[in-house]
Amino acid sequence: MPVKTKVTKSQERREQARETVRQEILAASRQIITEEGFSALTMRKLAERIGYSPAAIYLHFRNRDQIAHEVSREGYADLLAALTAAASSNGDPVPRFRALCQAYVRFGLENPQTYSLIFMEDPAYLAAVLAHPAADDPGARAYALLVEVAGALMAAGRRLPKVGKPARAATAVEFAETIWAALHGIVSLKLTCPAFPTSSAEVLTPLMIESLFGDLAGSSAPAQKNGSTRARR
Amino acid sequence: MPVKTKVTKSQERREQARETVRQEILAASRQIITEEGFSALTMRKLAERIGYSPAAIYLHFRNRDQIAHEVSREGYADLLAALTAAASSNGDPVPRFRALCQAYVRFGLENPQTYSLIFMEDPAYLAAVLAHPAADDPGARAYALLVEVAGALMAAGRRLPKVGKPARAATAVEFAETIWAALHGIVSLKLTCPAFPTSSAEVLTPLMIESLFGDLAGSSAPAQKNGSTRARR
DNA sequence: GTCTATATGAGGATAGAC
DNA sequence: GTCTATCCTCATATAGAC
Repeated sequence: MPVKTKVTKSQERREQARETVRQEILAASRQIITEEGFSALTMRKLAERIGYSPAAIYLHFRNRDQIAHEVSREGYADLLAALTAAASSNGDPVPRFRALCQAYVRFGLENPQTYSLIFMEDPAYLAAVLAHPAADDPGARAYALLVEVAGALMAAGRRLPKVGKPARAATAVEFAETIWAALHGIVSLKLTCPAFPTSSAEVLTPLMIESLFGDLAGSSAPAQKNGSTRARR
Repeated sequence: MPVKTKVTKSQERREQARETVRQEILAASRQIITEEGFSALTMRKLAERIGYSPAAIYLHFRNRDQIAHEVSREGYADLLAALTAAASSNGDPVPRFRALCQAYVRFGLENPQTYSLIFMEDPAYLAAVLAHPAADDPGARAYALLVEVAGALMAAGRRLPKVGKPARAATAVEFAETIWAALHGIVSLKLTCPAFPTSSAEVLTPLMIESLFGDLAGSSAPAQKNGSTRARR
């Protein structure tokens, strides 16, 4: 069946070409977003950047949101890489936890447009990525990493305040989400209004980490980065 | 000079009418924003709501941003009222501090569009309000209240981790900004993606408060709301 | 002086020509 | 598969009616 073979080969070629264009679009989108932010990602600008007409983009993506969604996924992958590098650097849970927190804040401040896109723009990205936790999804994996490190810290004997109406011990997930919210607060405030929290992130972050889990240093690790010694009792 | 008197009176009338229209515009804007969010505030919709043409609005406000700015100011005033009510309810710094934190989170969750406008949209609002701290500005006063309560807590003997390269004690401002960032993290995550932090704000908030200042309950106050007793050491 | 009507130019998205 | 032409909505500006 020579005809069929021929058709298949041409289909392959076409598929490859399609994929190339798709990647071009995504690369240009990522560039625009990191340079000028999500709001600067317009179909016209994107089209001009890749040398096509605006309408051509719709042959590869349903709409602007779908592009943003795919770029978000790459953003989560970058975040995961940064967190993984930090969290795997040490076996002891306390410095590992500190490093993870520092890495999170650093990532947000060094990649403001990416961070903003994945955590501060459309809720849909965050929801879609984390609602159905696919094992290979970078967002889900980053979240799992945070919970894992929190769990390790608890397993190493850290205590948390009890929560709930009938008081009960906080879970690793609650622990992880609390610290996540705290770090997100620092990053998002700084990104939204660099001038305002008058204290720098370099001060706020260690203060937040050490305050949140006040007896971290009380057991094993010495003061790590900026010589923050525990002053509590 | 009867003519002059006449002119002055008519000017007064005009001024009054102008102010009325201005207030109508602001009221409609606030309504649109609280109902549908800041992005839904378009000049066309606003004009239709108040029964004027879009262009008429520009006779009263420079642009859309100026309207948002004024609505923001009212939002800060509402926040200040909520915080003041909570913070003045008790003399003891610990429950006063807890009440302030709870009130902050509650305000954010109950007024999502307002909170989003004043803290998550254009940095300009936050910056303008807090950069030149005018004594009568509601935003500046809310911030001052937070710092004051934090200071009262410290004065009552609370200790914080030391910060900085040469370790030094954290200031009341740093204390206040840390807790602010933490609370903002909870609220902004919940508002951006209600589904995601799987733990409810009712769990995260007390957990955050008690974790951040772990020896709060260790001195004076008994477990206040949800019976959260200190489990630390 | 105050408003309406209209223009400009940005944006997302689509239909139909080639 | 790509482009041109087009539609809709938006903020904002101006011209001129009243």
